[in-house]
Amino acid sequence: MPTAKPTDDASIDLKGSATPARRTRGGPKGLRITDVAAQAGVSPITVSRVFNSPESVAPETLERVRQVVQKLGYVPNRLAGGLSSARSRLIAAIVPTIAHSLFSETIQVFSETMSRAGYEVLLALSGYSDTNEESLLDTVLSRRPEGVLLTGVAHTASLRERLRNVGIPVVETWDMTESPIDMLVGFSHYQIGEAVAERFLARGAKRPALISASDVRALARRAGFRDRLAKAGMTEVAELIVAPPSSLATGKAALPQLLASSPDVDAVFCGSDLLAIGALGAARKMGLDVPARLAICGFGDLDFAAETTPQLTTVRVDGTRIGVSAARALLDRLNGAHERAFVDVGFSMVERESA
Amino acid sequence: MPTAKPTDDASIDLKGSATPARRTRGGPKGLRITDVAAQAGVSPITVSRVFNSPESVAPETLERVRQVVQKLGYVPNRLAGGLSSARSRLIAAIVPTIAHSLFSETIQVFSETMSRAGYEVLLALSGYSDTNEESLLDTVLSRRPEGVLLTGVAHTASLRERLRNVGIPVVETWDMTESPIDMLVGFSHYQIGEAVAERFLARGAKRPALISASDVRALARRAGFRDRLAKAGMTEVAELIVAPPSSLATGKAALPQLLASSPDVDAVFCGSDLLAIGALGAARKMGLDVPARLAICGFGDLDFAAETTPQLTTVRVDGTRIGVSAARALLDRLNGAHERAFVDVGFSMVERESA
DNA sequence: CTGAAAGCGCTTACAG
DNA sequence: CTGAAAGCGCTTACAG
Repeated sequence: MPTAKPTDDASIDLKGSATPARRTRGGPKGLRITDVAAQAGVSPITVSRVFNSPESVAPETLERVRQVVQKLGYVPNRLAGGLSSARSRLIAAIVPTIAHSLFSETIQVFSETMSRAGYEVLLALSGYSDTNEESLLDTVLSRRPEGVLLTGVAHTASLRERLRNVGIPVVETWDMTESPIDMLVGFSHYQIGEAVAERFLARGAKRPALISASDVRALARRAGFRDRLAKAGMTEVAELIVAPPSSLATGKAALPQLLASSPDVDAVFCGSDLLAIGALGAARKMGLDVPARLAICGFGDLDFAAETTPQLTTVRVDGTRIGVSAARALLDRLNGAHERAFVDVGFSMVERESA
Repeated sequence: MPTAKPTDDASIDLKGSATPARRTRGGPKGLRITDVAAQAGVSPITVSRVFNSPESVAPETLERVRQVVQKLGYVPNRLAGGLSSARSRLIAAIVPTIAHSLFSETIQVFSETMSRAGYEVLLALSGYSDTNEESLLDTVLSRRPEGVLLTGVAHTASLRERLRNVGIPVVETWDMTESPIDMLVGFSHYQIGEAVAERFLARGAKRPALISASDVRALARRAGFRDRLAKAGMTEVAELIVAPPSSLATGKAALPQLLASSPDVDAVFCGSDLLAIGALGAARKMGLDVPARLAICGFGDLDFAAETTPQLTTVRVDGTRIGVSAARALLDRLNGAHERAFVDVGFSMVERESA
């Protein structure tokens, strides 16, 4: 609980501001470009140029203005700059969650890349609901971002249309579709489901099953998984669908439940590595040999999994590459390119068991 | 690699904008508050009130304006609103990294809490360098955030001073100090180091050692660890300092190296769970019984660790609580409270071995 | 290489 | 409950 702490509350603010603040509202807060201009003996326009196109300013002027900026500690107001120039230098990233998630890698490198290019990232967490995403969009658009990163390709028609009308570059990520809103950097969850089913079949699994979260992308993996199994004549696939976000505990609870109703299951595709690790823990407790008696496949290839749970098979996707490619795609367009990136980063199966 | 994709590039933008756009620059982009006002037959001020103080607008007027807003798809421009009101509704969060990191939890809940209160989070990733953090501050302050979340308490004097002068609430997190810039929600890394040392001593360790990243907070844990051991007469503590961010691979490589020069080490305090898990993997390969022959203690209590590596001891810190408390502290102040939160969320040792 | 004027799209007091 | 006027702090063409 917060504890009161006595400290002086005075905040000095415009040491050096010669011109008296004569605004009707707000206190004497912050330096303005005119303060710098006055001190440096130039016009505000020149100060603006020092920040936005230094190459167009005479070296001595540049130096002099910079000195003043430094001395005064002036930081330009980008709310004003953005309004005036119609360039916010802001990129919005809408992601379900960054906690315990592969998305955090994507956002990390996306943000790094963007910031190197002079943009900042407004982070918007949508959770796993569509409606939430759409109301978030308003909030986000109110900042007039110059580009938007979206997670997934399942968006309401209205969101898609509005985003198109705004006319800024958009990248959808972490999924695949033939008709993206604008650009896309992702991979096919359906194909992953198929690949896992195939692997299970190749191992001779007789009763493959599924434990999955109910989010759109997990359900796409499920569809691929089931369709591929159906092709092999397995139309009845035991499954347990859990609410996102998936966790260790969920996986741990799910496996016994699944096996209770379908005792002969010999391979389980888990919607995420966390679910898979949870399931593995449960399997151990039940004395089931993994993968001999029960094969378990995860999704995500969390980096610790290789070290700690070599019994698991998993699907690796490159969240880092998605972040970098998405950033590049956006930046290219912001720099005037006309191509629309459409990138399938693919995936790979990671099998560590020597069994 | 991006692939060109043909799509029509036309972006319709102001369906419904009756007034002709007569600005000197920029295209006919976006709806303005005046467009809504005109359609609704009210003044722009009233439209503004519909968004910012709906309770002060007559119910019928409110309804009518909202209809128009809905119909036109109007989204207020917060760059303009922020400039005019001097309220950006933006909170900056400066964090070293969100990938593979406990900070991602903190940011997740921080962002959720803030957004529920009507604020958005500008994410700034500083990496692990001080200079970087200071130049980031300029970038961040240029957006005129109403509050700032900082990671750690080790900031340059100039950053501290500037932040104080800005006069907005600041929370430092994930560390402890007697003299925060403003508010603080964290815990003592030094105390954690002491606690781990104590645990090792209680277990009868004769040769405790350390594998740690070289970031400030890890070094504080190291100091506590060494000081406590020194009190027990152990002044020579084998250690290996690695560059952040720490990873599994680093831990895996570090342990053999440490043992090569100090073969009789029987307990290792690793700077993070990832390092610890890496070290555990190496120990297994070397045929060392953990924890009987070699105790390993991590830091962070990554949620999967309990399941996958019960041999490890670790220190649990509550990143979620930090995020929530930091958000509350900021919000309280933004709502006019005068107290400055000073919260020690503490930590706990998690020992799973039954040995 | 530098500047005066106008404007970006809102909101703030102040009236009524 | 509603509005006319002024201003927030920048940048954009346009000149020179």
